[in-house]
Amino acid sequence: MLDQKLIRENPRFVEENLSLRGKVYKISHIHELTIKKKEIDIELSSLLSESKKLSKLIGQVIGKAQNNNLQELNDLKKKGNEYRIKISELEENQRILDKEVNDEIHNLPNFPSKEAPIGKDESDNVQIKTWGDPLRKENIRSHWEIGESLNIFDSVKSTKISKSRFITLIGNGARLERALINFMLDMHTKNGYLELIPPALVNSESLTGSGQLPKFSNESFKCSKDDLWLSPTAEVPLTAFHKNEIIDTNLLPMKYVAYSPCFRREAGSYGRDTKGLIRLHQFNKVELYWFCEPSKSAEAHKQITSDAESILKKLNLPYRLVDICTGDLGFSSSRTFDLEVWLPSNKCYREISSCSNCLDFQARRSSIRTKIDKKNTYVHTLNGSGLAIGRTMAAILENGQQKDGSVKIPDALVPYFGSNSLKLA
RNA sequence: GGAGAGGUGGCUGAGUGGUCGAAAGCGAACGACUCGAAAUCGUUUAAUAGGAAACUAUUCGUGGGUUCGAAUCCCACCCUCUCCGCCA
Repeated sequence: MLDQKLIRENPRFVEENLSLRGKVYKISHIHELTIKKKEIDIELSSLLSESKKLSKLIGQVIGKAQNNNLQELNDLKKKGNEYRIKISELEENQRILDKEVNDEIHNLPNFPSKEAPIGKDESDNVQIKTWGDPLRKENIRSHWEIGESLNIFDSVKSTKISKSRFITLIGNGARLERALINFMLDMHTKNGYLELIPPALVNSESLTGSGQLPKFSNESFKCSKDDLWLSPTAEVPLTAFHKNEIIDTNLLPMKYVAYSPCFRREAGSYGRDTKGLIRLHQFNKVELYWFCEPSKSAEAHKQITSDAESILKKLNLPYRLVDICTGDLGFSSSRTFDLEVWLPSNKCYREISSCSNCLDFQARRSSIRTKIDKKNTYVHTLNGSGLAIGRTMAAILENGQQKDGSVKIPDALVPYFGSNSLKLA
């Protein structure tokens, strides 16, 4: 969420910054609303002040109560009643305005960072570096072909259980998934992250706090009888973990790593990545998350990205690092580095981690602050996948495929998986 | 799901319509005493928003309502605890 005061006092600055996203943003309406709101706030505050004084006076008059000055009392009460009517009218106005301002402000995305490459869409993203040698040769098999031949997952049976875009992991597939989760959690906790397993169901307030609501309600599954949604990413519960808190500055930065299942409706992606592990309604993810002081978030962003990267390196998976352009940035992010893993069957790099610096955008929505120079200041939040498990498995299957149909397990994973090779059981 | 009890400042806990942002205690800070410390004594000590400040408003789980006035009365909801039921 953007700063309401900034919108009120410097609307042009806000428009200019938002427009870096490659779209025109008109905020004149919300700008007017914030000004009206401020006026009402001031008027209401002074009215309340007067009416409070009057109430005290009435209390005093009653307290004396010697010679039944009923007339005086009635006059005072009448005056009080007038105040009450005026106040309740103003409060009603304030409520309506508040809601309007809130609705509009929650629909505005974050400002892109000045450092982010300017661009319109995906095609303008900038590759920063590549790591490892992408596997390119003939007769490459896709990970779903490998998976089916090794009988480690089954999507057809999963449609019986649920519908398309769900997967059931079987035998060594399930074991590999578990190995990956444990491996990643161990790596990150060794690096100073505190491990959390958060609830998978989150309420609307939490989704609003991290930016998924109100704008993207179509992208999450909702429980019809409760104000609860299946969390699309651990970023949601992690942000909400410190919702409405003022965090002791000495505790910053706070670094969390959370394993969680993630649920996404994938509305509008019909026909894309219909096979395999790339785009599922349910997938597992290990998520990294930082709360830090504002002055340190740029540095933290580099760190969280390199922490995610370290997993790819350990697994010896070729990848590249991409600087997301202003037009392709996520709603809450001001700057994002994507890590994309090489998928030989696609002959391209596919996103496996997205590391974002949201600055104070989520912190303001969720009211997460810290005291800096005795002033309450919104913290900065950063998130990054470290990594998406399903896509990691796909990358291991494809990059590790052998002529005999087996798959080589990366050395770092062998202690977790219990074997250096994945064969037909 | 049923029955009951409860939710008040950093913590414990009093407060059932008026000068209550809230007694008391603990804790914390500062001072006195002391070579120093403990003990003791004294003073101070809620937060948030707006404001340069003075100050103003808000906050006793949340949201409504009654009233000139609500921590206190009414309604709805949320949460916690105990017992029963159900359940991994």
